[in-house]
Amino acid sequence: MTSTREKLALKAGLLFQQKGYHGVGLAEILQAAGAPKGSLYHHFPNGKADLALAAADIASTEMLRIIDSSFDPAQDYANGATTLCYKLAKFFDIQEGKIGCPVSATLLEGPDNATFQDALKAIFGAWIARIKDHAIRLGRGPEQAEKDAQLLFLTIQGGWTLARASHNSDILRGLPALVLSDT
Amino acid sequence: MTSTREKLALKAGLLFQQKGYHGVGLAEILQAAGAPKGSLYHHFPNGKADLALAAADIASTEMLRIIDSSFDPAQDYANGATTLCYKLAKFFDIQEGKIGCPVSATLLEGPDNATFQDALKAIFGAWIARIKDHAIRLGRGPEQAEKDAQLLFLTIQGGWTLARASHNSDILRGLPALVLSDT
Amino acid sequence: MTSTREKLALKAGLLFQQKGYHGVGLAEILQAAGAPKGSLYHHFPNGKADLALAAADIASTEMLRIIDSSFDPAQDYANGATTLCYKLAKFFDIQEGKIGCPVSATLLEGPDNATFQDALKAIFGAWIARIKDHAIRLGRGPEQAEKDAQLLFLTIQGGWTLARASHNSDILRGLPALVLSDT
Amino acid sequence: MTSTREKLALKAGLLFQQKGYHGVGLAEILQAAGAPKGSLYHHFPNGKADLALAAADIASTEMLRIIDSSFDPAQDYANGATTLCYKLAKFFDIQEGKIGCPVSATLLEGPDNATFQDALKAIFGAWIARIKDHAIRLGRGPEQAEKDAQLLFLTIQGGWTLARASHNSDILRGLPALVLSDT
DNA sequence: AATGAATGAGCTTTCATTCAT
DNA sequence: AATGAATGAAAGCTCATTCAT
Repeated sequence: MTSTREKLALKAGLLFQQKGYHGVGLAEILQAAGAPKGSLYHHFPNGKADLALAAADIASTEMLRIIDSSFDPAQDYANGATTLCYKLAKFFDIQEGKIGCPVSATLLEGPDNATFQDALKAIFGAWIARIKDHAIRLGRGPEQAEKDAQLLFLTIQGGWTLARASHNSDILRGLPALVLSDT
Repeated sequence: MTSTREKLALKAGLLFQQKGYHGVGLAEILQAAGAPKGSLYHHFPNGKADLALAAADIASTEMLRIIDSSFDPAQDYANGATTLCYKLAKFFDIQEGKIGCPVSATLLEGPDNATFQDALKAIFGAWIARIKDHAIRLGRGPEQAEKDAQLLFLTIQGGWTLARASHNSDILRGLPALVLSDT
Repeated sequence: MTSTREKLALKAGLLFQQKGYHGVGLAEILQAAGAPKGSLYHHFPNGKADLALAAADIASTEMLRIIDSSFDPAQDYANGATTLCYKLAKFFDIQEGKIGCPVSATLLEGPDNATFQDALKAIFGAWIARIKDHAIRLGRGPEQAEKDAQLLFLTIQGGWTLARASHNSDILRGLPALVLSDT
Repeated sequence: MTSTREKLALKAGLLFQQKGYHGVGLAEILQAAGAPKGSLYHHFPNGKADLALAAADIASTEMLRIIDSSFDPAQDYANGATTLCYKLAKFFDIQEGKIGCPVSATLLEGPDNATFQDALKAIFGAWIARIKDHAIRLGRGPEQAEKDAQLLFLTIQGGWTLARASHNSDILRGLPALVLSDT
């Protein structure tokens, strides 16, 4: 059972990811979620902004889950990073090449206010920290792990952009070869 | 002397870069350019879309110029890449941390049509090709140059995103250390 | 009590009848109905087109009512047709000679799409059928009734046009003499 | 050789006939005529209104020519009227059922000013007078000829409307049977 | 708790026209 | 005589939001 609230946040998240915060109207979200017109402000009193924050939160949690599920069974960092990139490529393909970073599209594209900025910074920080944790656990030194995590995050972000621009998920699958060439 | 047409495209480009295609209204662009309402569709018959394509074209040309001016005087690839990242960081600071990739914000955020997709793909391809050319000229082997160029492009794209999210241009300045650590 | 929706359709209908579909702006309709700008698309999701279809429907129903109220008390076909023409002439005078066929002005003048075409054909067919029914009831043979109805319809349509062009409602009052001269 | 002025009036006339005065923009006319943007106000100083009056004048002259060419070789009134209706039906088919009275669509649909009204009244009067002249020449008495002409005019007007509404030019071909049944 | 109605500011675009050359 | 540039008003429509129930 998914509540109306949850359904709204999920559909909104996907649409934001595809078209960016300003590229999606509430009417489209309501219709996609099959939710009645008046119900949005019941669940999200601050309207579109609340919806975006909720969607970004869900997307961030999901991303952390994907990171964990990629690195947890890995035997070394390279292996985990590769699995992660392949998983992201698969999601990309499922959405037919129309998606990029769910959080950038939702918060970075949104209105330029402190709430969004803070949430955005915190989420990206959490992703990098999580990757770093796994790197350390898998034997990388603390300094190297920090660099590993940053580099992987940056190339994934850039990879999402380039993959979308070229309609080609292999960009994402090629990231490990680019990043791990020397290890 | 800047013509009305050029002024419109320039101002539109900057605003798109800051707020994304759907985050900027034509009224805002017209006002910023000091142009009367009716003149837009004289110069850009297809309206906002034409304006975005023109703005992206200008931004792309400018980016190629920055790449050239960074690598032309460089003695090796690492030196050129570092100069490029520092230049981009400086532009970022001038715009008070509110800008990312001018082309992504304009075309990738825009309407999902073939014209935009094709222009986007071509522009990114040209940037990567230009970096690769410089890498080869500066002594990298063809294969290595291709990887160098892709990696630099991807990290710059990711760097723009993270720099904006964290309001910190040092992300961009730190890219060379991340990318060139092993060479 | 007239709802906002009904008021909008009624006022729109009158304005379309006077100026034609493309000759009337939504602002004018909204103002005439005393309705706020945003409410139109709540009641008529497809905007002006929906409004026109609703207005044409109302006008058609009203026309059928006028036909009935003209023929119901009539003792023969000629008498009913004469009453009908005089009633239409009276409406014409009330509107100061500025109106013609409410449905032609609304649907035939409107955008060239299938929905409008179908509605238009159906409405005109219903008018002719209704006149034919009365003709049969009043003793005309089936074939003659069909011709009677068609001829009356055609001359009323032409009469509206000529009456408007010459600012003279007597055109309409003269139709029976033209059509029934031989019977 | 057709001058730009003539080409403009002709194309404008056809477009008005199809979509009504307010349903056609100057840009569309200019494009259809292949005329440069600035040339319209050179040939028609009063703009769209001048263009409409010129187009209506041409259409009226053409209509008088069609009336003459239908009645001139006719042996009796019925024969001439039938030829006229068939000719109009043929024009209707050539334009794929998208046209009605060229003058109604241009002047009656246009702005509600005295110039248009006067021109409209004069043109329709001339058409009826011309039909009447032929009727007299072909042996109808003066009073009967007046009625004949009015009735034919009215049914043609109504016929144009119904033919357009039902996408069926046979409406026009059936007019003589309706009008001449008793003579 | 939940929702259809209502709202006015804003959107992109097209309009008929005027102007400078 | 002829025309591309320029113009502001108005077009139809969508927006995120508030309200009454």
